[in-house]
Amino acid sequence: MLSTQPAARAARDAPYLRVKQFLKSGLTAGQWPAGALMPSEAELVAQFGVSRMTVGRALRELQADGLLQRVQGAGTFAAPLHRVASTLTIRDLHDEIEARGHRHQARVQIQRAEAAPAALAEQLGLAAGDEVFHTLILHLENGKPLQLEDRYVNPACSPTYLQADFSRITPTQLLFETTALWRAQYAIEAEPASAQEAALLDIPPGSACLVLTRRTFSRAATITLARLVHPGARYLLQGEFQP
Amino acid sequence: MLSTQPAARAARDAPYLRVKQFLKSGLTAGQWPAGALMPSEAELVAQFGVSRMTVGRALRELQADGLLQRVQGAGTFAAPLHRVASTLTIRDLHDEIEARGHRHQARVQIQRAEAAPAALAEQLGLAAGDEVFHTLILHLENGKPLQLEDRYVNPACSPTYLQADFSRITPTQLLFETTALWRAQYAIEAEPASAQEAALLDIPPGSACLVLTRRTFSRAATITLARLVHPGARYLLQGEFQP
DNA sequence: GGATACTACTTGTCTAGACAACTTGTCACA
DNA sequence: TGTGACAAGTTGTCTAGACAAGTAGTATCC
Repeated sequence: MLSTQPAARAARDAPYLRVKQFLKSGLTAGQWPAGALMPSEAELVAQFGVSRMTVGRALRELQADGLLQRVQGAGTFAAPLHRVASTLTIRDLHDEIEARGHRHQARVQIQRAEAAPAALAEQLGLAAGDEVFHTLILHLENGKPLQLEDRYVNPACSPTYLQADFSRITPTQLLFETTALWRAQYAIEAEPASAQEAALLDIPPGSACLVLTRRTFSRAATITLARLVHPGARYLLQGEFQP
Repeated sequence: MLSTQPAARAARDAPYLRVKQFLKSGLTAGQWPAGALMPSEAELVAQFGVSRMTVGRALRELQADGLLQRVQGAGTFAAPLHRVASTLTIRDLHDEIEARGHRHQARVQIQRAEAAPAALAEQLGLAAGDEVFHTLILHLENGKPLQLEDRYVNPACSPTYLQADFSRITPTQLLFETTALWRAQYAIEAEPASAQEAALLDIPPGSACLVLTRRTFSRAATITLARLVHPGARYLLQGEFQP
């Protein structure tokens, strides 16, 4: 119908972006409170003079972002906000330290195969007494202990794990590269430092530590079990959330 | 009653879902290692016998999920996996406790207006000595202290904050309902419990606590500043990540 | 050798129309 | 009063084709 002229236009953005922006700013401004009925696709088509596919894309993406809820046959609604969950990004420690422009060092304390006790074997999906790979690595930022990484790895998932030089590559990176896409579970808690942890991290025994426990799965098996202990006074998980 | 039989569903799924599933399972199986060139849209169109819009939607959604990287003019590539950041969901405490089927109680310790000291005033974007709203609320799960919520609120953003009954509604819920979409920053750390915190949470002074600090902004101003203290032994932030 | 033009291929986006599936309100009928 | 049929409106998805914009390799000219 109309020729899309490349001449100077107030909004040169793609039409679907303009629709998206219109809805987003209205939501931000409180024009549609949580649960309110949003304009229908047909109304937006008429208002913006674009096709339904274009409006649909804008709405679908806002739905994926958690800003809208859509019900077939009923309409599109402003999402109740607590549905927009805050998310915290957990990055690889090496990347994190480098990103701060600091020096990362890793001191390998343990790197060997062990016989798995019953509880550990069960978590890794092995039989008690089976061989597991165990590493205990102290990570330092500019010479100061920042994380104690206690990790058990399922040998079936990464047979060459013990041959790696963990002063040069982190186990996380190694496993990322040698294993396919996976699923992870993790938990964050505060715990007092044990005597061994305190000694390695150079903090008083019993002082508060931030402990991140992570279990990682491939499609079939548990790949690895990691316990990451950080001095509470030195470590901080931070994140930002923006709708 | 509609029949959603889980078996033999692939054939009936929407075409764009079948394309998506095909690519996703190939990535999971390691068929395309990180950085590998994926099939082009034209190849997928030929392979699945669908239109380019359909293939495009599948690819675009996988890109949004962080599984693919696309470069106009060059092609589609399998994303390096560490780009897929783990995310941790932080939910409203009340919802979390209810979801566990437990009883949530809130005991209001402080609920008043105060004159802001300089440091606090600066963080809230006020002048020193300006009035701020302050609440200190102890949250219990089945009668056990689970969280101590120390919160300062900018009166300009929620003038009626002090009139609320916080034994019935959490400040988070109230602010969600009365304020427009916002941005939040937060940090998680481990700290020893202060004497006051220990007394209220019924734990020994100095024991490890999980502390979540959250700052919330509207478009222009800082709305609220919250410090959430949890007994380390009783509280756990959990999450799951799946590509 | 080095710069330039061209070509083939790729992704990015849009249109106009179509049918399916679902929700909700209305109206007639028993 | 209750029930069922129906219609209008909504979202969910797809097609076939079109043009724009970017990348990369090749051929050509100086």
